[in-house]
Amino acid sequence: MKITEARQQFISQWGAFGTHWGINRTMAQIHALLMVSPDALTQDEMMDELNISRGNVNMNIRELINWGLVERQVIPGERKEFFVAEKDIWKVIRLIVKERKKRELEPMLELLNKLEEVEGDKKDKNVKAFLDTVTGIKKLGRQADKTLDMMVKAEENWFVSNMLKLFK
Amino acid sequence: MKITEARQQFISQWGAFGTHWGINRTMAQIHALLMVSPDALTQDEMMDELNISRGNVNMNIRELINWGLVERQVIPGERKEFFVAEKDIWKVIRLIVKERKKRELEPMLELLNKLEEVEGDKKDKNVKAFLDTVTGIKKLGRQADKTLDMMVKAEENWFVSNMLKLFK
DNA sequence: TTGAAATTTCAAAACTTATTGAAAGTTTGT
DNA sequence: ACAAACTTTCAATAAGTTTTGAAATTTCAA
Repeated sequence: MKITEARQQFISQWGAFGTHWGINRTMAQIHALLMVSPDALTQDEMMDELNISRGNVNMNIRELINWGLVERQVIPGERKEFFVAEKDIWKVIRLIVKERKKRELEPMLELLNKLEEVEGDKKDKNVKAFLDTVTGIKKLGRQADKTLDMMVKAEENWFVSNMLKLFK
Repeated sequence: MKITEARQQFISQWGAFGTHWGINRTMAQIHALLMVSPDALTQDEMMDELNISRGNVNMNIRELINWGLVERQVIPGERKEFFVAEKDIWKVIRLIVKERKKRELEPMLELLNKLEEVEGDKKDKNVKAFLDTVTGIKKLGRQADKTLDMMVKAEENWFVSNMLKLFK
């Protein structure tokens, strides 16, 4: 397989992958393109390579910057802005985990705390089933929260090596 | 807060949560409803509680059964079918991980293997950047694959207790 | 300052995904 | 064998999401 075809396949598959994980296709494709590009790219280059509009590139680049996955780079003497992606895949994962934890896990845990204070007789089987479920999810959620915090703070090798020790 | 309101909030939030994880809102809501219901429910009861059509309930129930998250229950003397959800949250997570691993991680790893065999001079910086990225993701992906396999096979307490030991 | 180059915005259009509901199919009791 | 009860299917439609592209805004070298 030629490099150009391989790059295209990679970008396309990373895009599809993203859609399964709540990241929009274009955002994931831009990220993929930047990951396999040795040099920083401009918005125009991305428009060209991915066949998407200027507005689309701009909005998704901004979102990638919010997530910490892409950085703006100013090259002296150049009017245009250049962009580079974080290429260390472990850092990428940590950034994504951090962001999604904040957006999804934390609000869920807050709600579960409120819901645990539901009024009503614990002998009522509806109340009991409800509390059992909520409590179970809360326990798991808190565990996940702690675990992910550790992961986010950990250095790559520490995490990998612990995982290897535990699971080999 | 009254139990009915608490249930509603839980169902609605679990639905929203699902959409961030590639599971459709209704499927997640049906699952939530079944998790907090002490008894098995019929399709008609779900239509009522969630205000959705018969077809919608039916399709999503079928999908939940495919994932192993819900079971059909036949009650002697009853013409209708009843449904119950898996309520052990760790089993739920394991079933979801198993399914998504198969649907997403495994195809990705297959592609990466193919892409690693790209032709071209490794001195070419494009080829080099490409291979570095692909190899990095493959390593991470293989690690995740192993880890998730272990998790899927593990008994609840084994996994929880190991996690606790490692991360407390 | 000025104005050409570049970036950003956002309403409308295109596309994708989910839902409905009525018709077709299946099951079960008599 | 029939028909009532129940389940399944799927084409049409609705809802939701992403993308476009042109206009507005910003930037910066001269």
